[in-house]
Amino acid sequence: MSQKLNTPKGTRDHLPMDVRKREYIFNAISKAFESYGYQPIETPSFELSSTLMGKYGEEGDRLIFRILNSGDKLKKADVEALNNGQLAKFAHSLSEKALRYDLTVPFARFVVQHQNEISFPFKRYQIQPVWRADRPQHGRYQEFYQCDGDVVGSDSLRNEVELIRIIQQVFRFLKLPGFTVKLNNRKVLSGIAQVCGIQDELISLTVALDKLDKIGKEGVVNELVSKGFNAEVLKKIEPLFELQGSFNERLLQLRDFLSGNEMGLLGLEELSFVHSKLKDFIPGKEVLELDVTLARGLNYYTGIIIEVKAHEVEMGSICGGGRYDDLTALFGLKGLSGVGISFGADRIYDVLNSLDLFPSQLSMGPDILFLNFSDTTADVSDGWAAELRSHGKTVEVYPSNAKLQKQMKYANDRGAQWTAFYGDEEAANQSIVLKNMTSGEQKTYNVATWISDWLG
RNA sequence: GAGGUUGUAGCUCAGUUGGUUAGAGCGUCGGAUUGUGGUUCCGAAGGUCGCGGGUUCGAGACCCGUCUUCCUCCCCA
Repeated sequence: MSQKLNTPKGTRDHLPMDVRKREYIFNAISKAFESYGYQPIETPSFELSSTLMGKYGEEGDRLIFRILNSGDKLKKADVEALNNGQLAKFAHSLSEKALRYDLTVPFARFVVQHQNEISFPFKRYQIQPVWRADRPQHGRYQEFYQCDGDVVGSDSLRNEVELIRIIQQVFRFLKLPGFTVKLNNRKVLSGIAQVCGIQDELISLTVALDKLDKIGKEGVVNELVSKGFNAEVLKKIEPLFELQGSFNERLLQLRDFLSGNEMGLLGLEELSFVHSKLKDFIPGKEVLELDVTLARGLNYYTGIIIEVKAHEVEMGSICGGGRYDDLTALFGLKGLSGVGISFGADRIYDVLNSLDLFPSQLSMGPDILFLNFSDTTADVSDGWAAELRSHGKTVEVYPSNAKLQKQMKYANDRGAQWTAFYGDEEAANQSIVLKNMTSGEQKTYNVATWISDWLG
């Protein structure tokens, strides 16, 4: 090796076992979506910059990977803007395309573009990688898979309920020891801001509140003070830190807090409805929690917002989503409400790995490996292999007449369940030897009947 | 975007205040064993010390830059 090799920052290779594990997760998610009638779609890895920019807030825009123009298009670079220090304008002139940052915005574009080819309410799911120019950290990558499901064209809260049931189904299937679905509502957050008379600082407030479980009440207060919130406002929001008890008890406390505020109370009604439809959560294991500090950064959410955390492991949220009323309006189609969730496959992978929840069968190699003793016997093995494959078995024939020791080691490393010995000796007396690689036991069969005997 | 941290064999890591030819374990390959793996024994191969520059008689070690790793912010899946 003449050079130190590495994948780019924040990306990873996936060995066969990793891919199997990830497929296991994808399968759980797509099965759940399919069972509720969601249909799969795909969109391109990259979009026009104009489609993505400005949809995720300033912070999000900064994290979008841009694709450099090539060839003659590069000549259109706005050097004047560069000289004037207008870096954003200069960057824009260099790049007309960008890697997708999530699957929701491209989906909104998709819906508007194909509105005459799909029928509403449209339910789709999509499993594809997304890219963010973020600094890598625990559970954060620059390339990762999102598994999204959205419903557009229906403002019924039954969609929210359905999506939470899908979350439940996925994590039950994956045998998570427990998870908490946190719910909040942007309308409630807006109501809180209105009650406090700080509508314009809504985002500062929610960003600070969002950190409550991390930096505590004191930390939040400090941050709010440094953001310029006065003592009167701080006093007003005080009760929000003290919310306690069950979902319904918290609802009651918030009703007090928001009394008289139409927007906020509507938000609470919505949360109450969703909660009332989800009665089969297993206590302690599957928790539905009302959390006013849940904000979620994406600023296109307008209604209920959802975030899921796994129990018994330190990891950021493994699924998130919410309702967005105007996303397609950004692309010229008004009056189409949508709601969606996004599973973070790579984080779920990390969770399952650290809790050792992947089924052991995933690591199994071929059911049977035919050892290779000569071209003529390998040809016969090929025939048997084809027959076994038609019975649904995974079969390999070792490609060359290597030393037996080497072939056995390969079988062992691959996790082969059985090895088959068919060489000149066996050919001479019309037999074949099957060896169980776990127990080490060997058994001799008659070539005429061995397949049905062994399958039997 | 801010601050810190890391990089030596395929992998995990030693490497003394700067001083000859950079080491170990695991893995790989070969042999003990010419038709039997996962245990054992013997042997071998494998390194531009992340990359570029600098200081020095001399740099894996010190300095600067850069890329990368992991972490704390910011933000998020």
